[in-house]
Amino acid sequence: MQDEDLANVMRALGHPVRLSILRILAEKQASACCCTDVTQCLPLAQSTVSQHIKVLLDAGLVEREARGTRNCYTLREDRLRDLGAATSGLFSGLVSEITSAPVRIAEPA
Amino acid sequence: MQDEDLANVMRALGHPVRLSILRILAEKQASACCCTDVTQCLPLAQSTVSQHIKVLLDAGLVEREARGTRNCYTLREDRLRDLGAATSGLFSGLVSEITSAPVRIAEPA
DNA sequence: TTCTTCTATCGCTGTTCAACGATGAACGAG
DNA sequence: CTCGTTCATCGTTGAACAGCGATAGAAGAA
Repeated sequence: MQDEDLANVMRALGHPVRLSILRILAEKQASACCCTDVTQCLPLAQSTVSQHIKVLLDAGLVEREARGTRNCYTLREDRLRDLGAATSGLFSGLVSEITSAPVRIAEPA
Repeated sequence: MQDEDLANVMRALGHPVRLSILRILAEKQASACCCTDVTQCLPLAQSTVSQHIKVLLDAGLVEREARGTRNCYTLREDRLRDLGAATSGLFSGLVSEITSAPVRIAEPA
């Protein structure tokens, strides 16, 4: 993942409401969560929530599936894994260059 | 790490120039990197670079050490580790709630 | 058909960000 | 002391963001 993309995703995650939305989607993953469902969990207007979801969509963290009159949103598990790998790679890369030691990857709790 | 703090740090990382600065600091860690050193690696004005460094300082990702007439910046290794743990916890938390049953992960405070 | 629900998008406002040049403070060298 | 260097900060500009209400389109219900 390039720095440019990584920065984009980080920025998408750089808002507490969007982190909340991700958690809400994760919780309700079974029950096909739509925009109004998310809105009811948050003290924000529907249009605002829709905007935040769009940011997550554009960042590729969330997927939309039209289901009748409503849109169901789901987390993109593959992208979350990629992102986890990219960030841990970033951090361990930075840290390993500090200690000037050969690359340490695994870190048991 | 709270969502609020996590979002703050993410936002600090949500700019490609700031990712570059972190990498530059990691590279030159041995040779006590100051603001002009960083500026020379980037196509930006000194004031702009200083601003970006300030963002990283405020996010706690970087440390300042006055050394005569210049300021040396170093990565905060402890915070990077914390952040790595927090993000991997976030992602694995989201993913695990998708794939499996409600495994509630307590926050390590 | 008409009505209702859901939702993305538009328009707007106020705030924050990104980038720059200029400036002044701090400090070492001379 | 005076000069040069370093750097944070100020002031400004234009762009992007965050939030809201209003609205229109799509689709199911009546």
